[in-house]
Amino acid sequence: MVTIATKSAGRPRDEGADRAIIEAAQRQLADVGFAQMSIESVAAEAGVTRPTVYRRWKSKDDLATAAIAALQIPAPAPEKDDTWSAIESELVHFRRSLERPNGMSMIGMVLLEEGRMPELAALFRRRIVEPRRQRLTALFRQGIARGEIPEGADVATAVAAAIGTFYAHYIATGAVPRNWERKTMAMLRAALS
Amino acid sequence: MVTIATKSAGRPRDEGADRAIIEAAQRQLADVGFAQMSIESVAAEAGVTRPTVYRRWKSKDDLATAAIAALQIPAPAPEKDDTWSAIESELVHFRRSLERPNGMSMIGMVLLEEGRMPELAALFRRRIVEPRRQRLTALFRQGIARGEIPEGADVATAVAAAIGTFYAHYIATGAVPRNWERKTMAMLRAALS
DNA sequence: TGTCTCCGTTACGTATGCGTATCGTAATGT
DNA sequence: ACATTACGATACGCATACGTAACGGAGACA
Repeated sequence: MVTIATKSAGRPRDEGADRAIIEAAQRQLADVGFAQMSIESVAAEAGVTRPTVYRRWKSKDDLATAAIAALQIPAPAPEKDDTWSAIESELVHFRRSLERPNGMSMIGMVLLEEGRMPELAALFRRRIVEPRRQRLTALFRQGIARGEIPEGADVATAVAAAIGTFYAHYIATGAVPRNWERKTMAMLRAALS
Repeated sequence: MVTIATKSAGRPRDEGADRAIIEAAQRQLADVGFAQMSIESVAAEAGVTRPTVYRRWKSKDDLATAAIAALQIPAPAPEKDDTWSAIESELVHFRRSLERPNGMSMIGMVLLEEGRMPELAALFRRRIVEPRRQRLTALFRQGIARGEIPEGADVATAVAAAIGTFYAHYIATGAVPRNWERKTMAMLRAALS
């Protein structure tokens, strides 16, 4: 849904409301998922009434899609010289973004609602998951180019293992060990000797 | 919820209905999640009416809990002499159980509904996730005991990596590479040399 | 001032779903 | 046969939520 800024006369849209609504929708998607998210509660959380939401997005699906599309990739890891420490800081960043309350809920929502709203899942993957994968893949390749990682290394599997250990720990126990980054890094180094 | 079989007189419970209801509930939990699951649709799918469901379980929460509790761990991997091939067949089994339609949806449901129904998530972990982790952990330890894996190996991280690569691939792309087991095994062997 | 559009308030109609109740009928044990 | 219990069919009250409509007031521009 594209909100076209009509330059016609009349009272202008409250742009603060736009952001407030989107942010409330993002929170609720992560907290309770798409099914449990209600326009009413989103509007209330944004300090707005229901019709105001419908003036901007024409349905609940539309709002959810806009909320996912507006998800910001908060901060790409700053580049460092050492490939391995760059990978580690990427993992730290990954952990921070997922360890917030309900950080994993959004992923659960995507997995669950995938059958019902495939576009929503695809959008989430494109916006959130893929960029990180790309960054990690680039780092491993850089390591190969610099000779820090052997030539024939399986980069895709290494990337999957790097973030997969987090998923596995969380799914199994609901938490991730404090020294997760270190242990995962150690395993990767051993595998890519 | 424990359905105590009263031996009193009267028409006996249709035990086929019990199973049909539970199975329908399991399917719906995986298909659409707890929030979207309705007693009405479960009853319909089980060829039963709503009151019949409520005669057995006193609420929707109760039914969902029973459905999760009744999830069968289908077949533990048959023991083999070679530790590594035992691990591999465990991975194959893991893949098969999750690659069915909506196989990952149940995990999404748990992640999403964790905040709302912690007992349900805990039950799922205890019944489904933990047993596999235990089996894999035991296999790695067996490998250490037999000298096939070095003494100080980080078993917990290895287990997390073994199944974590599956999660990572699926979350990122909605699918898992055909040769996932081989590549993951190769990485594990390299890491635990 | 006039005209436009947004906003909040309130209300409406519709749909869905939970949990309960009633009633006639079917299936058991005594 | 009789009491007892489960079953299907149907309905009810209640709550939630979607999406729309009508109204008066507020903010902008000409």
